[in-house]
Amino acid sequence: MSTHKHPKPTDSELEILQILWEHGPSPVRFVNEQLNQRKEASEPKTGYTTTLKLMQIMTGKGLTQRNTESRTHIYEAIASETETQQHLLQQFVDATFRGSAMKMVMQALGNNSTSQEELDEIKALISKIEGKDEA
Amino acid sequence: MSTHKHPKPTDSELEILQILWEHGPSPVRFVNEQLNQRKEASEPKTGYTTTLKLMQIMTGKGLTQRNTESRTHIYEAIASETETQQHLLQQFVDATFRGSAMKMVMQALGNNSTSQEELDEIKALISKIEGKDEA
DNA sequence: TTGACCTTACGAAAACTTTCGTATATACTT
DNA sequence: AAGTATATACGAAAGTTTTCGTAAGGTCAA
Repeated sequence: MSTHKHPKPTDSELEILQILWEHGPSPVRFVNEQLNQRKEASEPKTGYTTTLKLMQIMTGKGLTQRNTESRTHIYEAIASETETQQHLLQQFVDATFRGSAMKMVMQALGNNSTSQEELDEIKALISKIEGKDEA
Repeated sequence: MSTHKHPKPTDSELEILQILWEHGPSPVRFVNEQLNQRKEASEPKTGYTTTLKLMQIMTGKGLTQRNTESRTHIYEAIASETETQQHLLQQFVDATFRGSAMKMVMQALGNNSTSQEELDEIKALISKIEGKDEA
């Protein structure tokens, strides 16, 4: 048993976490339905017990916790979405952009179509950051 | 043989690609040394044949190609670093930020300490993007 | 009560990734 | 020529993740 504070979720685990973050504490059945709903018609559906097993494993790892009072267990994510994003972002930047968050941001902005509203948002954020040091 | 245009590299494969991108076409021995060099003293070194095997697999997947003219094969990445980053970034944003590159950028900027120079760079890039539509 | 339908638990197969031992061959040195 | 060092190839063990079959039991309605 590892005492890692931030066990890195696998891809499948992350998919489940997304659903828990979006919909709040949920039973296995619901998560499984959501999971299959977002799949292409071509790809195979995930079996119910597969999802169940995964969520049990996640609870063992400390990624989720569950309320077992009623027969139908209710699962919820332990770490917040933002917290987890922060952590995964760090790892991703290290692995893919050799640690340069800037390079990543530049690529994200430069490449795809970012709307004017979004650019304004970023400008506002930058102003806020720049303002911090002053006064 | 799959005909995937963008086979997603595994974590280990990505480490090897980093080295190939940074140093250009290289033999296995060199890649293996670089790999071990960037490890903590505590973690175990990767054996030579392990790296060799990995690079052979990568060639099979279409991630690398090799020149076998001399006895010592020279490997190189097929996709460029930028191209691969673009692709992985897309997948990462989908998996971790539910597709919102904006949310990711905001977190990357808002959280860690971004220097004034970097902020200036971003501002310049935004201006450039905004300028595109105008006359 | 019986049967249909649901739940969790869990072992283990299947699939994928990483590691390494060993065979075989080529080159270099003395 | 013989011995040492280094190369590729490759099977298979070891490790991890994902999938599912099946067992065991609870709930509910007719």
